[in-house]
Amino acid sequence: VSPPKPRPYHHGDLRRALVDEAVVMIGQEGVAAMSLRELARRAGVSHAAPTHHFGDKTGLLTAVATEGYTLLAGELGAVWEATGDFLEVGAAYVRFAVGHQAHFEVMFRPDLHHADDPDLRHARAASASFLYDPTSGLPAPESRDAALAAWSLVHGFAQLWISGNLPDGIDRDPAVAARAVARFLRPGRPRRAVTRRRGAR
Amino acid sequence: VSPPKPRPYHHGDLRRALVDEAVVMIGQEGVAAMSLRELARRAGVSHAAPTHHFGDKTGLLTAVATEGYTLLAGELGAVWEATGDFLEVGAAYVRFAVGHQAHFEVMFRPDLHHADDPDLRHARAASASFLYDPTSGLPAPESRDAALAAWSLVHGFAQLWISGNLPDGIDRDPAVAARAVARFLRPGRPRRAVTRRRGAR
DNA sequence: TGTACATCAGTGAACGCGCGTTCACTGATGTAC
DNA sequence: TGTACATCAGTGAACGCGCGTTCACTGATGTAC
Repeated sequence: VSPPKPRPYHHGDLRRALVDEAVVMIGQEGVAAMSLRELARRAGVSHAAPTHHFGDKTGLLTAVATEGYTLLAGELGAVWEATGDFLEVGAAYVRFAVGHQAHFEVMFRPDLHHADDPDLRHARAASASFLYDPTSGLPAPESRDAALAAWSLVHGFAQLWISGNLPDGIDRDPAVAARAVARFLRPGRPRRAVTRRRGAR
Repeated sequence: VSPPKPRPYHHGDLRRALVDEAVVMIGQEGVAAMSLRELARRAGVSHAAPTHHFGDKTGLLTAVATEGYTLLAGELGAVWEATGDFLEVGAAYVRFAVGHQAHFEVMFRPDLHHADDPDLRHARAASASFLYDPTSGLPAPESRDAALAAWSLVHGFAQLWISGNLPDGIDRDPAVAARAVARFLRPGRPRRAVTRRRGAR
């Protein structure tokens, strides 16, 4: 248990390390169980060090949410680019939620954020354009209600999955299960969504 | 601030009062902010009294969840009886979630329950029959995936509403907003769901 | 009608705990000249 | 190349707090006879 490396006084990139460790902690025990002191312990620094980087606990969680929104926008954008299939974007949303439970939990808990943080606002806006912004010139549904329906469905499915409220017998792969369920969305356009050629750029 | 009534030694129905007050507290501040001690303070009893009725904090929250599932099953059942319209059942789900935020929050957090509590299991099963149980001889969708799609949609919409993540410009009445969104569900049956006559018993 | 006694409901003191934040500090780094 | 100094990163002690749970207790209620 004795430290092999006599860690230097300066960490190098403590901010990065703290965010990563927070994500691990929250993923294991939920955000309610994450404390700055335990976080500092795991990172091997004094318990006052995190405050130095984030101001307070809310600041740390704001950083987690910001990273989450950035990652989500990246994933959804990549999938849309690669497949041009709106259903695949929905599946990617669920895959993200299940694969990044800590980010996902913190992202949708605005009570845990510094609401006015510019980085957060920017990252959230980038994600929002995939979820309901009708001006984004994006995926499928032409009406905002259709977009909200799609978002609600995948969001609800992800929440029910993560919280363990879905019944037994569902596909073990969340993306597969999500596709099976999202099939029951009626596209916002008359009959079926326009689909770009696979792999099209 | 002096107590007008010199409260008798026995409360009368402290268990009932504690559950009600817990629902108020959780509705105001979220479940994370509810403590047994503050709860006892509000109910005007000693801080050890709640333990007497619920064993521990988890026991209290289990009681809240149980009540929530019972209420939900009652509401959904009543709406189905009255309207025979599956869309209305979805709207009722969202109305319940928004109108009973404390119950709703606790219900879908199994980590806060005594999982083996018989009352809880019974109440949850009663609700579940409305949500995805294909053997319940109930509402609309004939396939389980269709039922899960509907549940996911209304559940997600309610979560996004409650957590304040929906964009501006949505109808102020959650049931109205929910109907507008749930329209985009394709029924599990070929074309449209069979609808019983209004008011039919 | 009265009395003994078991059971139930609520009390209040005490336990041990981990937390977020503040603060004066020290060690390390980098920049200006 | 060397030195002074500002800035940054992390320390460790201390603050005050509220919490859940345990425990021996007391007051009230109801039941058996």
